[in-house]
Amino acid sequence: MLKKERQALILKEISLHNKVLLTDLSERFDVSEDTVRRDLQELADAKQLIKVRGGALSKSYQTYAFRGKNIYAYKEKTLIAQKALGLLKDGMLVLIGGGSTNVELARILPPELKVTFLTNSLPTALMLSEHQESEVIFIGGHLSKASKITIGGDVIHLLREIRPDLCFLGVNGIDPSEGVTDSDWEVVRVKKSMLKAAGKVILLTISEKLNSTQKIKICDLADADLLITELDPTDTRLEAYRSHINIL
Amino acid sequence: MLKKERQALILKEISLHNKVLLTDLSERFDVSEDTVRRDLQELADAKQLIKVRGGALSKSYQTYAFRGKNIYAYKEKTLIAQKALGLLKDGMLVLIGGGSTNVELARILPPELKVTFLTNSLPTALMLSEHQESEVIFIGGHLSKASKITIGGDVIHLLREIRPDLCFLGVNGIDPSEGVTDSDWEVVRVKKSMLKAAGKVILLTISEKLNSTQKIKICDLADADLLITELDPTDTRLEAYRSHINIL
DNA sequence: AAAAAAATTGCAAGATTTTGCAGAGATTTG
DNA sequence: CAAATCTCTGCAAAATCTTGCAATTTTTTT
Repeated sequence: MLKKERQALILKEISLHNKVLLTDLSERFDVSEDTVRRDLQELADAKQLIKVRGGALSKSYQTYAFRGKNIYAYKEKTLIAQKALGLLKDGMLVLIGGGSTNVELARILPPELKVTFLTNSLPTALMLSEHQESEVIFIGGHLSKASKITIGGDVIHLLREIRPDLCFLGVNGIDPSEGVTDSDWEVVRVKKSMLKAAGKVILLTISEKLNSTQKIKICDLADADLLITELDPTDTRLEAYRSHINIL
Repeated sequence: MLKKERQALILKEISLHNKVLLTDLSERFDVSEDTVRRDLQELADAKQLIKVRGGALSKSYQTYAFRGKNIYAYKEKTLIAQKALGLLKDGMLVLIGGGSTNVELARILPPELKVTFLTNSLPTALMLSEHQESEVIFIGGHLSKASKITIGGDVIHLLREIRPDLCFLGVNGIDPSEGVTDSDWEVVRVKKSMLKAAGKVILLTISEKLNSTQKIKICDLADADLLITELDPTDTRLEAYRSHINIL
């Protein structure tokens, strides 16, 4: 049995059952546990799974195991959310997407703010629902399990019929020349629709994601109106972006 | 069972119920209580939960402390969910509403089940999204902050256009003569529509809610097809219901 | 096609981690 | 305060990991 073949099967097994055991795999492939261990180590190095004692887990477990680190970036996200707050005025219709930064924004909303929010993200909606004064409308559709947002034709169709004042978009990849990018085709389609619908598009991202590129393009920087990071707008890391987009 | 896997599941459980018990976990994972204790200790050291005598609490527990009662009844709800599971078959279109019993049902779904779920409940949808094989469609609309479900014309309109095989409805008040009742006008409207849409309606409730009545009527017992509680179907407390509806 | 280089694999010895258990100690409950 | 429940500690067995190494296979170079 070839190494690549084994590793492909391991990934398949992981995607199916969310976990694999060293002993199982060793027996199944009829190789030593050391070999499997090395396979898992390689896949873990390639960020394809999480290696743990005795086997490996799907990356989907990371959500829970990784919480500690998320709390690390949490300060930055709060800062971003603080800046974004200033753009909100009573009576607005605001489109807000998924991602932890948007959830953070939803969390720190002033309680007396009277805004109508439109969202397709379950976590964002749940957080928004804590705010008495604001109205929340959820955009229904097919649920994407990884990102916890709705996607598909229904979402896009609805987005064609509204004209929100603002759109808060969390970004996954952003680069001065490549623009805003993401890795999932369906998610990109929805984000494009959100962009198109909104009067003003605000990109939210932590500096860690600057100069990173994903597989699929959403838009150029110039297609959005404002970029918010946790950095000071004059920070040198934002230099290359300044000519394409306003920065807060 | 892998250690990390256990710990991830513990965190998941905590995020859902805000609490875990040592004895429960020990039994569920089939490991000694000492092991679970050590797991909880580690997670507590990592600031991921709050260790207390006999178990652990969510870090956000303080804010939700008043929900203690709901959390308490969670064993009964698991039992109900177990019974409901038997009704699900591959390929079905299933309408599932909000409430902690439905969330519990979503949680214990067998991973290989291939069902298309329709829901208007954020917590239910979030839980369903953990299941690889099942498809989830969220019914968009106005978000009711108290119940975390969507309500209003859009929801009702969509419900008119579908014919699900089953509908799982959590109930708030149920009484042999008064039928099924609820306290919120908009929620009642949506539940009525769900009833009307579905081929077969299954009512889920813990026995605590038997013989209680809320302000607004949803339907008579005879309008639903099956009642599931945590009690044995022959229990005397269900006596008065037996002539109106099938009981599981 | 032969030689050299690189990658893969299994093995063994020793280190480390995990786990259940027993007994002593602490806390809660009625 | 006495019983019940939970916690803590140390310990030993089992499982898992690490490292170095040698045998084998595959790939590259000459």
